[in-house]
Amino acid sequence: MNILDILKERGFIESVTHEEELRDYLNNKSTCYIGFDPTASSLHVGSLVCIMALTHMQRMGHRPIALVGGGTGLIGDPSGKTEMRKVITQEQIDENKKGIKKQLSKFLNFEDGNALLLDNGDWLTSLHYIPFLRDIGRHFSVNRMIKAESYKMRIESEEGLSFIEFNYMLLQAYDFMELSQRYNCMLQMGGSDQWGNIVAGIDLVRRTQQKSAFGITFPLITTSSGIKMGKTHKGAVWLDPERTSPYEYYQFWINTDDADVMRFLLLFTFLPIEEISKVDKLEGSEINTAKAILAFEATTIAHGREAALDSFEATVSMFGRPNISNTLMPSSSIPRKGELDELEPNGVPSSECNINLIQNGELTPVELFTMSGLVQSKSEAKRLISQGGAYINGKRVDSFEQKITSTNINNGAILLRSGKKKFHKIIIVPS
RNA sequence: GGUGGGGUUCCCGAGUGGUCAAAGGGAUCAGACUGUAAAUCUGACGGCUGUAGCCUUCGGAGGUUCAAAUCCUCCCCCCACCA
Repeated sequence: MNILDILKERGFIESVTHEEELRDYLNNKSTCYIGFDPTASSLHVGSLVCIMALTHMQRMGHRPIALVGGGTGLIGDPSGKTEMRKVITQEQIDENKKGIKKQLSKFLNFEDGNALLLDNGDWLTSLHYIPFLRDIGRHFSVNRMIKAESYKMRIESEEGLSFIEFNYMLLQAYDFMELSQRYNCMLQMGGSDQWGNIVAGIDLVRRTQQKSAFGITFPLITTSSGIKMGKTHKGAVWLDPERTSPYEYYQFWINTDDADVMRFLLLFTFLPIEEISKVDKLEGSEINTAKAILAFEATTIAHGREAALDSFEATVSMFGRPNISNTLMPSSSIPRKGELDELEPNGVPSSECNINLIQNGELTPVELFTMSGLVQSKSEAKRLISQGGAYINGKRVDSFEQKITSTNINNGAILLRSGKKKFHKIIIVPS
């Protein structure tokens, strides 16, 4: 089966250039690349479509290249953005590159050259201006560039477009040219905002080398409510377990809108399409079992099976066990009926508290909730309590005054809950 | 370089001397209804607190005034037009 069909069926494709030629190219073992911005030390769920696409490529025997933009990161891509990006330093980029490499290794196997991780800083930072203008710049028409959709927003905006950003397209096109020469990489993929940059690269490769190059763009994934994928109240959902714990990551997926479940299963798991299509038949609350599978699979892919099981157990202990039928997506290894009955809920967010504070009976619920980090300030804690959203061991807190005492300790811990779905365990430690 | 318009609480955006912790909307949080869903309705939404108050915030630094986001001076940044 051609990888192009797989990506199509799973909903990865927004648009493709030269489809028939590209299909031929992909009939043989081939090379493709996607660029990643080193603007943060971690990738987030917003980049997951790109990562999954590269992973699919590798699973089908192709060679994916993840290109970290160590050079272009110094410029900042204006495509589709309403504001100019803050300039970041070389040190920050180096730091961020490390984190990105680490995370991509979870998804791609970089051994034996089966996938490559490159940095365009290797060739961009040593470019010389005059030769670059003469050899590369000559191929670009400003008339055409200013009409590009990706620049449009900025050209029409009040802030405008700086010259440095206007150059971004040339640099990304140059990357493609370099990769086509060095690695015979003739396919660039990316988010739909990358269309302009990708097409520019294709043109440059064709002009300078008289070779065919191709492009694929992915749709911008939004939730049914129209929000860009991967954003929550707390900001981005990161792939770095230090920033977004596996439990939070699992929770993010389990909170998927009903309307998005099938689409996300196709995009963000490797479960077979035929199995996923059965989700359509689920009704009402049954769909929550599909969400559990989505969360379990996505967490396994990003953080490994151990972490996924921990998150599963923690979730079951807080929210109850989903009744997942054996026939629903049998390829998933999520624990089903009769499996994993003994729970060890290690994944619940927790912190420690010295027993002295409790025994002296000095802590109020307000202080306890503030300590836990469930609320940002004492005012917020009070607000939460007076609105009836604070719970200790499952019981609603209805007074500011009541002190926390050792009677509140259950199995060496106090379980706090804010609202319906945010839990935090305070583990009592001896002095 | 000149002229004009701007920089307001997470975001958009009103406010042009006291009634301003600052309209309205969005986002967010909580409650009700539910299925850890969506939609809807209700409430909250700078911080501290003895809940009577106190403190910090309207690009930055000074000043006028009993009183400033609002007036004055200088500075920084953005935009438009002109050169």
